[in-house]
Amino acid sequence: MSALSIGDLARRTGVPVETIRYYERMGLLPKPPRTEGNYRAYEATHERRLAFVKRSRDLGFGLDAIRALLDLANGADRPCGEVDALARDQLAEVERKIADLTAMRAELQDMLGHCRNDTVADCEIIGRLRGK
Amino acid sequence: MSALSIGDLARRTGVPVETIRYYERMGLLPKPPRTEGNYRAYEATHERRLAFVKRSRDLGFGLDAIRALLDLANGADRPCGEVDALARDQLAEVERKIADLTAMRAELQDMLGHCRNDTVADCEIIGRLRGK
DNA sequence: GCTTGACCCTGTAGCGGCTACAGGGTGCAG
DNA sequence: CTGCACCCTGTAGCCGCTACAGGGTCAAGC
Repeated sequence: MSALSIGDLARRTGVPVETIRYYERMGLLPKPPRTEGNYRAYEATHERRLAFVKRSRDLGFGLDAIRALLDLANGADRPCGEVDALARDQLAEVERKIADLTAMRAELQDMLGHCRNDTVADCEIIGRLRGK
Repeated sequence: MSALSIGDLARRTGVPVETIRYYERMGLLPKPPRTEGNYRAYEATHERRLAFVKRSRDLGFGLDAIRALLDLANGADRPCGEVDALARDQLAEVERKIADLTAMRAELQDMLGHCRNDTVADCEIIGRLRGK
């Protein structure tokens, strides 16, 4: 029915216009038909696909992984082991990052906890950055 | 005493050669004197400064913040309020990232927990990516 | 019918923080 | 004196956008 302009699609999905065009260039979204005036004219299928991409991005999947997920999502009767593997990889990656950041947080909190609001010369934070 | 080559410095600090040169270009490390053969010749001061940069990077500080920290670290009698503020900003940033990643982890774990190793058509993971 | 202003188009360059060449020079051991 | 490890500069690529510049389109209001 209703053809959506790229701006409409951006408003509906929360994905910026520039990013939508970027996803198209990267092959995540099909090239949509154009109006007479050469405007992109999207349909509901495009909106669903973009929403899929957005949700995947929100979970931290990279664009390569998303391309793979999109391909897998279109082969309905194949087993979902590959999907599972991609999700598991992504979970592992997220957990690794959380571990790194948690260590950073602990160190930063500890530094700040020891700060006596002194001069730089006896600053605990600077002292630790200089070499524990 | 001993002048270090860039490779020596890399081995001692764990910072790759290319990254050391990059830090120099970015103004985080002073341009070291050169040997006759135009090799960089580092001293202990350079090693300390690079170690400072590395520890800051390990805590997630950006290069701009590190430049500021290095400047502050050289003004020994000034109060360390600015240092404190930079560390607090960095802590806030780290906490924001942890929160984002923790939400991602929960969603990924939940998806994976519901996976029945079925076909893609009834795959919970794909289903949720399609739109909860 | 004409202007204004919001929207759209393409193409290119920039961000951060590296990393990876290419194409050369240096220095030391065998 | 030859080989090899190391060093040099300069440039391009990575990811996922984001921000232009320089133009075209379209609908509303006068």
